[in-house]
Amino acid sequence: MAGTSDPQQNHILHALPQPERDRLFPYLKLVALPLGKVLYESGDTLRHIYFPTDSIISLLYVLKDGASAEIAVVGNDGAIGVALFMGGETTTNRAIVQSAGSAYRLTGARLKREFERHGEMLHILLRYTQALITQMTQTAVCNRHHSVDQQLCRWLLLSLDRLSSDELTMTQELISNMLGVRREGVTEAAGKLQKLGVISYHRGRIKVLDRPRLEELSCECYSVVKQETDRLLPLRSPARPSLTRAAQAAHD
Amino acid sequence: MAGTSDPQQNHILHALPQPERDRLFPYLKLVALPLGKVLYESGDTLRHIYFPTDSIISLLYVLKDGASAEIAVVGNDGAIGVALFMGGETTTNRAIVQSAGSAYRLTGARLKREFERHGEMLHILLRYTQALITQMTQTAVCNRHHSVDQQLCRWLLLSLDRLSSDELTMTQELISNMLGVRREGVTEAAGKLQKLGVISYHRGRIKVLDRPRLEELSCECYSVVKQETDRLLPLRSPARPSLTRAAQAAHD
DNA sequence: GCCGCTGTGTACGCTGCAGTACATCTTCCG
DNA sequence: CGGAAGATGTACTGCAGCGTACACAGCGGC
Repeated sequence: MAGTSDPQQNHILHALPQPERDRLFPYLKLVALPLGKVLYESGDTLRHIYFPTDSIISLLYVLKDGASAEIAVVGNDGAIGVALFMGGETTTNRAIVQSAGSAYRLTGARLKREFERHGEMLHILLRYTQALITQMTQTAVCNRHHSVDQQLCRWLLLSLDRLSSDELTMTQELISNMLGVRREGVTEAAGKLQKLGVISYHRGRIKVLDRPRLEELSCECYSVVKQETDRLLPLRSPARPSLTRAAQAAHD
Repeated sequence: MAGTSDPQQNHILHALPQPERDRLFPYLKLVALPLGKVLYESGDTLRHIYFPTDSIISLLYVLKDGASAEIAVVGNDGAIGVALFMGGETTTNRAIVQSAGSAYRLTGARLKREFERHGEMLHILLRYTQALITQMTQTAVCNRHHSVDQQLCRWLLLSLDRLSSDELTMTQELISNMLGVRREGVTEAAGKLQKLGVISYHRGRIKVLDRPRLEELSCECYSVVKQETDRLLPLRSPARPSLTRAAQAAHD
């Protein structure tokens, strides 16, 4: 389940220049993240920053009465534990493994030491944090204005982008926790998608059959976040020399 | 309307140590912010960072169909334009003046120069950004799970905390834009509060009569954000030696 | 004093989702 | 092979909030 183990599968680690890599990579530790594992709880003092490779982590906010809502999804595009370098040490949310896999982690102390060098790591992490903020704000608006149907589509796309496969393992019960709706609501929404031939699922295995259609049925929130993330963190190597790259050059 | 003009009314500027103040204060420019002024639009390249003194700014997300929702409120406790130092230069939201007043501003270039010195300014702004993130995530959850009644209470408290008075100028129409609900919904919720004797209002002037009661009627979201903000950015000088001060001592 | 604008009150039907309660169907395990 | 646990389907009630429509009340201008 721990999958292959190249730190560079993670976009942030991948974007680091050589000196940073030489400094940091020896301290990276590969950890397996089983489904449902809680990386930290609301209020916990963070010990590590995690860089997922093939796992997906949900940032979940849990209210006092037990109701919950996902505020962001993080995969190999990002990092878990930004509060470490923001200076807060703790956050008000829970990080829980939504799709099993692995991640590289770094101790908080090591990260802060690197951060204080004010190298590329700092800039990349800050840009990533802005992308994360974008995702959070979009979630806020989406929660206010869009239907469960649309949100399910958005959620499936977010997960899909962070997996190499077109199939994900996730019960409707868990999805309902993420979206902060009833399980029955997810059943209905998923049933509609199944009828439309967009997805097929069976006892916790969801297969996406028609991704373009899924994007049509989703609210604008998905594409807004994706575009902004691509702008803030353009992939270096096998990437097309797109507009975002030109924009990046203009800034440096 | 521009009010008094001491940069230190703003908590972030106030928290700066002497060297930073000496460097930056000469470049601060006081600007008057009339009600409804848009500091920046979604996608605009940010030119300045604003430090409100007695004004209140809303970060508003506007969907393609015109629907909107507030994602954060900023007053003298914070700054507008964090994307400048996060590295993105633009954001996907709108900053609009919710309560007239004034703010000090700094050019983006000047801010970035200061930021690159890696002094106290960097750390304070990062901590503030985390507080902002907390507010945004709480908004996301609140939008999902709480009633308009509760949200109105939360919103009034957020505004109240950023004003010196117990009276605010704000039509129900505008409040409805912020909360992302119908104007009629606000009328009803406000009517209930009026009947309970918690507030009184008349044509855009809202006076809070019973603040403790307002806090009771609000959802937990208000106090969670307040506590976290106090933790991340404890006030230094004329503050009462409260719990937050003790918490500060524990961290330093 | 009349008019128009802005802000507020109220009412009515509709819809989406919460809450609740069961009824399958599959998989696992003894 | 039978039973329990887990996952999904369905059905019904109730309500919060939406969309819409309209009435009315303060307030300023001419």
